[in-house]
Amino acid sequence: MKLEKTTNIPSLPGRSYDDACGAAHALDLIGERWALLVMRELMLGPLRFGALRAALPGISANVLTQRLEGLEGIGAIVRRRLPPPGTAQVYALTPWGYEAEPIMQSLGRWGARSPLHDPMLPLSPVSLMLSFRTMFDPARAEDFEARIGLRLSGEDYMVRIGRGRVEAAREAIENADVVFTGTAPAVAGAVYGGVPLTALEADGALEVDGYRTIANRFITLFPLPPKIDVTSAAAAPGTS
Amino acid sequence: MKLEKTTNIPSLPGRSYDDACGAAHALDLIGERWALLVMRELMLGPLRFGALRAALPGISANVLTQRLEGLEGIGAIVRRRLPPPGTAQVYALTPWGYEAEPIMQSLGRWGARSPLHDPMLPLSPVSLMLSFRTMFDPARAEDFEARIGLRLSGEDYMVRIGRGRVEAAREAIENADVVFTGTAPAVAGAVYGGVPLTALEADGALEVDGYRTIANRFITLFPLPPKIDVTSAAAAPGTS
DNA sequence: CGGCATCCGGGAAGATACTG
DNA sequence: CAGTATCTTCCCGGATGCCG
Repeated sequence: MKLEKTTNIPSLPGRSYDDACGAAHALDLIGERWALLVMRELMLGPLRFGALRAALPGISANVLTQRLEGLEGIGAIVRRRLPPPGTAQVYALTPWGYEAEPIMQSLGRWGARSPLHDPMLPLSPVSLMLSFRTMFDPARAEDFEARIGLRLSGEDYMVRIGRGRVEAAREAIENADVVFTGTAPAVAGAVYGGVPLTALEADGALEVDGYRTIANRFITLFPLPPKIDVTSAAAAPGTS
Repeated sequence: MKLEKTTNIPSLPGRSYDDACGAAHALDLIGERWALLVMRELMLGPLRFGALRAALPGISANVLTQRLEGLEGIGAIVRRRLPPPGTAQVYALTPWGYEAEPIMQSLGRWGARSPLHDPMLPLSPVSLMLSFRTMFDPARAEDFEARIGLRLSGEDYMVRIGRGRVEAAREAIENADVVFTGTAPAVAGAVYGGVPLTALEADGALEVDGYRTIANRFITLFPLPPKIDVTSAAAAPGTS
């Protein structure tokens, strides 16, 4: 036999689950390795090829190219040329692509409960900002308003807290009550690792400018879900 | 060769994203092909190896074995031996495993909006039942109570609607207002495909016993999200 | 029959080097 | 800087066979 149809769908994995379940179809579309992480990095706005590579250490150029082609093929991202003369090109999520954020949030909440989760691993600035949206606890932000600026690896981000809601964006820091300058893992150490700001400052890992009390309140607003109880998982008899 | 390959971390994918992001870690755990679909099939209770194979046409025995080992290794499922003499063995989700349902729901909602989604593909009974939980619209079930029995490929399931909530379980049909007898795709045709019950009955694809009006109301309670607009261009600005 | 090991072919992922 | 080309490695999927 020659080449019988490998893909009924253009530009996508030759193998499909062949399942009408919406989740199975979503996995057909974005279940390949790196696909969802590429989308994650675009969640705060368009990025260039090189910026994606830098944010995803471990992905190789050819795989990134393939994923971008695939995501473009399904309509999750679009390729745009920037106005000025330069050959600058950026990749941007489509509106439907942005709607994938709940997928990342449910994955993040579930994955954070794993005992194997290692928060000391590298973390991209975008991941940190998205984690604020995911882990924000409105109850802890009662009667609290703040504008937090973050300068992470040279890029500027803003987190706005108010009326029990949180907003996180990549944009110029303006009228911030506090500005953190450092790396995403350093901020994560304060917010999720319980590392005191003073310790991070002493290490030179983080610079905290502005209202100290606001900074200290801010880092308490994002409680991690409790780790799973390992004893409940091994409740079965027999199997060594 | 002897058997001394015991990886320190049991049966995890050799390659990791090396990313502190919770979503990335979740993908390390259950991002392999078939893993999430295996969990999906266990969402309504434990199943045997053969039942999983039957529900996931396309998976091969060795891959299913690998996935079950992997999911057991991370604590998402447990292997249980059944009481009677037989060598019967079942695979069951742990409490943490059950918590993965929001992942499937967000994937399902997103995937259902894809223009490439083909609802005519095969569908497992469990997928159908989970889709009821995912797509249920409380507003449409206002002042509606019903007990729907489904006999799908010989297995019995119940859907209970009441007080704006839905429950779906694999259990004996009892006191049902309506009983559907047929296959999951046939029921999906009525609920999601807009196929009239009379047409399905005429085809012999579905048998509907009980209160007709309740059956006809029931199949309107699960609206699919609208397909994406292909003409919609790109999204938000933002520079790098 | 259920569960698991082994072997093999095809193809995707990963690393490196190269080009416009 | 933005990809492309090439090569290697490994996973997926199918078939077969062993053992309870």
